[in-house]
Amino acid sequence: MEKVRTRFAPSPTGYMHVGNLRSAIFAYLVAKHNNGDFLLRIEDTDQTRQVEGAVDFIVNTLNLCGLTPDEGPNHPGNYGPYVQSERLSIYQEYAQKLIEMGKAYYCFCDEERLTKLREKADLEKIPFLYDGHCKNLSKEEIATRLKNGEKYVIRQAMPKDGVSEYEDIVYGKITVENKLLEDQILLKSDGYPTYNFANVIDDHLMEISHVIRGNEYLMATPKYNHLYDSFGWEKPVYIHLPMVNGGDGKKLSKRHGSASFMDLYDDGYLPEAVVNYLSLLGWTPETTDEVFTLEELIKYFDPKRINKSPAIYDVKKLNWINAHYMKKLSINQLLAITVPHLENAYDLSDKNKQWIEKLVSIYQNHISYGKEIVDVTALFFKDHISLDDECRDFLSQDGVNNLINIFKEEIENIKDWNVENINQAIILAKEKSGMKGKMLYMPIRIKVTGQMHGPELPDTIYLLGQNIVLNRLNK
RNA sequence: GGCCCGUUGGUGAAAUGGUUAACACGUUGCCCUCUCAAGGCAAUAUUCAUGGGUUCGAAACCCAUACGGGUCACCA
Repeated sequence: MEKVRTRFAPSPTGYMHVGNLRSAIFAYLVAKHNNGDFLLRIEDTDQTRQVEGAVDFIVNTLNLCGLTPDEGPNHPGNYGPYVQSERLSIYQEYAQKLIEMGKAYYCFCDEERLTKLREKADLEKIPFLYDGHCKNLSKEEIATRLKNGEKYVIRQAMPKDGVSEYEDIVYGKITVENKLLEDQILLKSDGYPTYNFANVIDDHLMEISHVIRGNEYLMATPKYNHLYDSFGWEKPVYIHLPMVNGGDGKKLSKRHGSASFMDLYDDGYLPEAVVNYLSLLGWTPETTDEVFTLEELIKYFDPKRINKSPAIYDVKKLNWINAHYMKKLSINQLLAITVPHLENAYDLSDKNKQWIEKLVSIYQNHISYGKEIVDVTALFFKDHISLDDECRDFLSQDGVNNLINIFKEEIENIKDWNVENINQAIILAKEKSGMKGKMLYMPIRIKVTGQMHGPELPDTIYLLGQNIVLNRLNK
């Protein structure tokens, strides 16, 4: 069997939507499951949409996710260049071959004529297809118009009768009537190829064996197959992926939560968790497990188990998986994804490393992504705490004032401020006040934190520091 | 509008003709616990968009209808 080679071929827009990332993941998984190669190819054939730094952005995202390409703009291989704008002469050469074979033709139709045709089709409520106006121009006419410097595009000569069929791994047999296939533009008037052309040329030249892409290409694929056939090339295996939608079944957008990988990353989501979650969008493993490392995904991934129906991007489930990964983090890893958010929100200049470590670690299983550390730790950084009615009611119970006074003394008496001594102070307060259980802890917790819930009380008190604790007990 | 694809619980989703329709998220309850989170346990679809048909038997096969999405660019 030939070597399996897949590719991720984004256009450099400077933005990586989770749906795009998912395509990259699936392409990577198919390659690696078969010990194959995964390549990155930049499809920058639209000159009007160039974005500065977009290639680095894509490369960074893939690297962060562990989806390092074997070949690509930053990973030279034997099939380069891997940026389409650097391959222009190749496309021109193959377009010429097509013309010689009668499988493509020059078209001089201008915008104006095309627009008119489109409007007419619109009025008649029939789908617009280019009418082949320039298909049968004589060699002489073409030569003179070319010599006159007229603008032209090159169109693919599509068969008009019969049907085209192909087999897709996830959607099965796809049949499209040939009369519905447009003589699509292969080479634009600016000399750049369209996606429709470059994609086929490159996939063949780069020996891509499996084409993995969104299902918006499902119906266009027969056109690409005709290109392969014209050249006598072997066609790749097609794996079209279901769309990724938001919870309302509509196209994914900002209002469905962070739909861009970098937004998630910036919020302190873990790339491996995101990859894990995205791998489950439209695919289910044979087992009932859902938590997988990249290595496990490589091992278990089977494109035959990809769904046809659209996948729904569900932030709740992402949060669950991310929280699951967060619990297993080492302290240093945890610091790495939380501290930047703390620094951003609070003044940490008077806190030492141990203090921050302790703070972050007691909240490790309270948060599902890094940025959540900010809200949850607010009580350590604000000067005033305000009590709600429930807290006030609790404090108004008999014996509470006595308990607080006793506890305050015990806190005052602590010489060496550590968790063990704080624990000891609580125990002494318990003995001296006669309060226990909830009536012991809760009044202290409320006085000190202003809340009826939170992590272990001694840890919390330790982190607040002796002065603040005494201050709050005095109020 | 033409063409293509889809439709299983609050959500994702398994099961590709044969006992009580997996599993997970969420939700609710219980346990643990000062509390919250985590963790453990339990509950949560007389039913697979609707209507016909095929079959001894259908969520699964066929046909129609409805709804949702995709596609019809010198964008990818």
